Amino acid sequence: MTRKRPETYRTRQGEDILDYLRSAAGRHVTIGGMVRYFAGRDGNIGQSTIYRHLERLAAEGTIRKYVLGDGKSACYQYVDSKAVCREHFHLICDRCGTLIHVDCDLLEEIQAHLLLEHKFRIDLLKTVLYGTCDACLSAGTEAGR
Amino acid sequence: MTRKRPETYRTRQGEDILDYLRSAAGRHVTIGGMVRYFAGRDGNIGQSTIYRHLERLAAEGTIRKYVLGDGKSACYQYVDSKAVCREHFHLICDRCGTLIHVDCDLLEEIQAHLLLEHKFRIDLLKTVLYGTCDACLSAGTEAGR
DNA sequence: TTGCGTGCAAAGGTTTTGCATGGCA
DNA sequence: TGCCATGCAAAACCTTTGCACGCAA
Repeated sequence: MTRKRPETYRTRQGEDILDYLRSAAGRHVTIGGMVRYFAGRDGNIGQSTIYRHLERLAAEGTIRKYVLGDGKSACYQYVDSKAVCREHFHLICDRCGTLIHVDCDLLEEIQAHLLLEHKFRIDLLKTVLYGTCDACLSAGTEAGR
Repeated sequence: MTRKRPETYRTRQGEDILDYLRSAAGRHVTIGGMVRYFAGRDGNIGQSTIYRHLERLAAEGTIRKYVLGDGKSACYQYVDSKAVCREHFHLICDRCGTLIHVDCDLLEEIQAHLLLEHKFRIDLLKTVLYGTCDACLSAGTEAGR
């Protein structure tokens, strides 16, 4: 009421991090990768700064946080069109880690079905389906571990 | 195939761990909780033993490992019927943590569809769908997100 | 007796936190 | 100038690993 107080400051580090995430849109990035990326270079960014930014951005919905099956590597991905990504499933190949967006009518059916028949409202932002992607299916026919 | 050589030994620790998991069936337990549970008491069990057992049991399919949304807590839950659990989806309510087994024809369709149309072979042992369960939906508010 | 299982502790890895300084508004 | 943001390092966690001894079969 008194005076406008900025809740967040715009900083070079924040911009750099967002730039990096945007440039990697479509791919997923790990926090460790970003720490390494920003470590040695000119505009060095400390890891705590990166952690703090990613946490904030994920909370805002600007980026999406994925936890891979093993629970070890948290991945983030820039979400350009939040609305769209709310409406489809995400697949992750547990061999190569590729993130696949699947937009498909059948999958919408699932949501409806789960809600109606099983009284469960699925959260597509959190849900990731694990399995093996096309490339890895062809490539590692016998590589199953 | 002679069944002479035992691949695993039956030990007190292994039994205790399995007992604990069975007694907690229906709820999810964290590995940290188990370490603490077995730490001080009589039949003390070292944490590496617990880790090793849970890893094995999860690989066998006797228990299921899943990671909650925040990616911090790996949870395990005893699974009674392995055969069945390979063939259906699992839902986890991100509010109360309840694990729900869903066996449904529509879901089989999905597997087939993903494989045929999207060339993705889903792994039902690893996949968990996140969302909100009936009870929490009724209980109600939109506290999530 | 054989060799897997166990326990302890150390090692590895990831994420969080404390605190003094830097920099945006 | 007021305060949030930053960086560094330490702390806090979580999980894995090495190794010698115990114990099931």
